[in-house]
Amino acid sequence: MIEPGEYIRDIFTKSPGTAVTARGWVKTRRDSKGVTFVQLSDGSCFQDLQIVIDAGTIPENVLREATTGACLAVSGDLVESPGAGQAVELKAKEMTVYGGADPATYPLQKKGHTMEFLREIAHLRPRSNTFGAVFRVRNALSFAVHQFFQERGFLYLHAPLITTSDAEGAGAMFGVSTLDMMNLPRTDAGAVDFGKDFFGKRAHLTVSGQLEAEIFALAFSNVYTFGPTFRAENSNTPRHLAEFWMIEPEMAFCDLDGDRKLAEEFLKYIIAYVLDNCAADLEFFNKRIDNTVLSTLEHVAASDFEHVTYTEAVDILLKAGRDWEFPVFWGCDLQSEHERYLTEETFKKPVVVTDYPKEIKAFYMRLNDDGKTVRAMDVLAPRIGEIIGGSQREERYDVLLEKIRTQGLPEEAYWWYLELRKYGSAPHAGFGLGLERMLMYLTGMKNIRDVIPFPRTPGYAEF
RNA sequence: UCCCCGUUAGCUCAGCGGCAGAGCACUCGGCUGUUAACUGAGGUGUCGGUGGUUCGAAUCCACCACGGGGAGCCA
Repeated sequence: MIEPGEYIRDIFTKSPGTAVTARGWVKTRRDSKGVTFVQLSDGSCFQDLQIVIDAGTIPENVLREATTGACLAVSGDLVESPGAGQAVELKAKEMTVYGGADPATYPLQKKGHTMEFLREIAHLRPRSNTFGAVFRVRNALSFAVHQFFQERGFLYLHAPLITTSDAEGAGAMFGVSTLDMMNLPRTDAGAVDFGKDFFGKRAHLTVSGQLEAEIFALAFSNVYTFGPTFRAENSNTPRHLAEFWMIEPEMAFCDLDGDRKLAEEFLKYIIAYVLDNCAADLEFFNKRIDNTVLSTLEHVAASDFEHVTYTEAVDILLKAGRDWEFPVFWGCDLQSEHERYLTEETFKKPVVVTDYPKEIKAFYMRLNDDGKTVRAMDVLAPRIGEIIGGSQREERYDVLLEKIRTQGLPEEAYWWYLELRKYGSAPHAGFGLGLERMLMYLTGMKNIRDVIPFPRTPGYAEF
């Protein structure tokens, strides 16, 4: 095992003259007559360690195996590098090859590959520059999420992944069953008898931890969930996954203004964290993936988000003098083209839109005094559209019950959700952030399948 | 799910009715403290699949599969 202080990122901080051992995988190799250069990476940082092997130092049969893709341990002295690309390099004295890699068949080349090709070799793509950077940023982002909420005293809640609650309604759900599909038990009426299933009733993978988070917010005040979420929607876009990670804070004693301010503070915090801790990776994204990433992130971290109500947003869109593919009117749902116009053209930064018509938002969102709008918010970001969706929740028992009834929802399924309003109810609010959407924003990566280790999409669940 | 576009060497692509091509990778060699090194030579194919049109199909048509972009649904 590589111990703390021994990663390649640590080796770069040591003084020339220090004896070190580096372990990792060969990115590339260049041969000269008297000297061989090997670029070695252990994934700990963007920069590879340059290994310099003077002819004759390492036995021929060992050195021959140290080709692109091979796994090595190299011991020697850290020295100042006369070359331009790095301050220090490792002058090899000893080398062990753990595993070779036949150059004729190893698929990762020195030159660039398409993201589509790399996706087909998901077992090797983490060794590439791009995916090394993606997954280091993903790691840093996840840490920043916990640090942000923990610093503020939020309780980390593990919402269940399997649910028998029929109440979430955030999208199509994957069924969870151990029934023999070739021989399904039937009720007298001929329907599948889920009473004979593992849980004694129909079970699904969760589409959101929000309702469970509300339960905990009404006991621990400030809580958050951070875990995988599943949607069985047949969505084939660069922004959707069937399995993705979501962060859902829920705060008691909080209204929509508090919710919106927390969302802004949260986004700025995690952006600043990644800017501070993944500088080399972000520079790479800025250079090779999207040359607007750094300036956008720095801008967003430093500036105040715009805030408009839905009604104001509709006014802006009506005055835009555009031929919208989807007509704009008060009561319409904002389409991609509208969201993009607001965030990319009108304001050129993240925009929070609040107070949507109740008809186009979920039943649990708190009704405003006008009786027409609800305390909902969407945070829209340039390039990727909606990144956060949230709301103040309806905490009034009678109003919530009425909403459930008028929307024709199964009242019995919500018995515990209603009881939260019956016993010690409190104003509360929360929001949801898709981790992968945020990563796309941070890295400039164009396809959500390339910011999660092993993407699951309709028709695809390899690796 | 809908609308467009694509699928040819390991990779990226050209060829668009008449001999299957290039660059890179790879192998062997030259040169060189190199940085996606440079350089000479060499091998590389079920032209996504199945049917059809045609004297002849990588090329035209149909269907299917897969990939990309856009839309819807959403995070």
